[in-house]
Amino acid sequence: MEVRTIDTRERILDAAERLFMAHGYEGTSMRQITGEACVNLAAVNYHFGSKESLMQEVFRRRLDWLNEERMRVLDQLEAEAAGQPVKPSAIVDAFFGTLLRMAGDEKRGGMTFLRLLGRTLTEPSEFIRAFLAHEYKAVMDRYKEALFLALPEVPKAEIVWRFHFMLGATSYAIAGTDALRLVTDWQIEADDSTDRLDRLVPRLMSFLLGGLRAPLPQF
Amino acid sequence: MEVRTIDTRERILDAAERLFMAHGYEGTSMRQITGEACVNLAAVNYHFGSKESLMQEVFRRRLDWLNEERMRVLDQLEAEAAGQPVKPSAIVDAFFGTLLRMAGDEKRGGMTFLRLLGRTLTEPSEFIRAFLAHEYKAVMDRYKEALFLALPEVPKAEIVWRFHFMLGATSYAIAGTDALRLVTDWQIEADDSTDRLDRLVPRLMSFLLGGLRAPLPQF
DNA sequence: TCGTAATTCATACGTTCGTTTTAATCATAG
DNA sequence: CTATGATTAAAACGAACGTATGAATTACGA
Repeated sequence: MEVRTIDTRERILDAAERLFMAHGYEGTSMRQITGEACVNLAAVNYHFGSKESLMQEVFRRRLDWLNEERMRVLDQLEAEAAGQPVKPSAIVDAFFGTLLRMAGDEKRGGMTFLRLLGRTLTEPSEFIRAFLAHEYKAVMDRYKEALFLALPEVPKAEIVWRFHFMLGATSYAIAGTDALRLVTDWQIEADDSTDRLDRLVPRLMSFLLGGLRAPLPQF
Repeated sequence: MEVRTIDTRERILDAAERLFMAHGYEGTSMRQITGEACVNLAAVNYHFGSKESLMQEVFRRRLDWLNEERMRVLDQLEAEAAGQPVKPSAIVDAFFGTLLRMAGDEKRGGMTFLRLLGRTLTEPSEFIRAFLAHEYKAVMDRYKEALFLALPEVPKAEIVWRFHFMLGATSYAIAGTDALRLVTDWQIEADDSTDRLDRLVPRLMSFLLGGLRAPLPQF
């Protein structure tokens, strides 16, 4: 007489991922999570130790793959370039394209995780920012270095800023169909999120590359 | 024997603004706010009615001016153009430049409010998003319309998306010196935030315009 | 100076939070 | 089947939350 088919741990992670995405870390209670996952309240602390550890596990489950994939793609690009600098557009696609295409992969978290990630980069909680910064550091350094080589005539500080701007644009793009309601009233496209995603990727890529290659500001 | 020099209401609003910026809405308690403001716990409910109303007042105090200023600048641009469409770069500067220059104006909230605003656009709390959407609607519609006229050859849906991307990039740019630590380790510039802001504005403007005018994606 | 309204104060209320505890139930190797 | 370790269950913990209350204090026009 058990409804449980998949593992308790996994059900908790799925529920937490969805709820953190919808209501934020502080806005989601353990009782909501365990309620949605149809597990006992104590199960979270049994399996993960604490709410903070649960949050970290929610991210690690997805970020491990993303980080490896980003490294792998950049490795391949640099191998193909054979000593030549990699094209900026290829680097941008390797970083942001890989992220966006993750949204189409349901078993890697799909849109839900992507929106959670987008939201979390501006999350107020200190421990979350610290955790993400640590989790991301190696990949960030690799991509920064690649962009420095790809754009030797652009000052490094400028590249870092523009990388930051690109992160912000991307974060917004994925974080919010809701946030988009600030800008528009009409339903932008079909409701099917896969279709929306297919058109978002080239749109965002055009924008990011336009920004990255914009004329340098004169101070 | 009173230390109080400025109004209680104002002190509460200042403390709330700073704390909401630093820890988010849900991460900030009434006791933190009244503690930092050196007022009694009950003062918030006496003067504002509730925590939600306080949050709204924190925003209204700043947004009223920002909205009017944005309208005023666009009015002036359109008057000067005398029937001709306004240049996209002028529209972008009127919208985002006005916002960024607000950060240099300490009596309008300065950097603190700007960072709060940047964070809040991705805030999970439903009532905050709803409130901001309502507060912003009229201005957003005006600027969207202006961009449609300024870029007649670009599909409207594309403009809306790019407006959204620009919002994201700007939000990040102002929300986080902290978030920037994801991208870089070195102190970017001088610590003086006014100086940092002076160089941020042209940098961000270049990026935004580069993105806005990027070649259209082909589907 | 007095009286009234506005404000500040200390305190407490009822909830909800994350976590802990102890017992019951399950799976499974010997 | 039984013993043992892993998991789930029900209940309660103390702490912190937003809010409400009623008395004390302040401000200030009459």
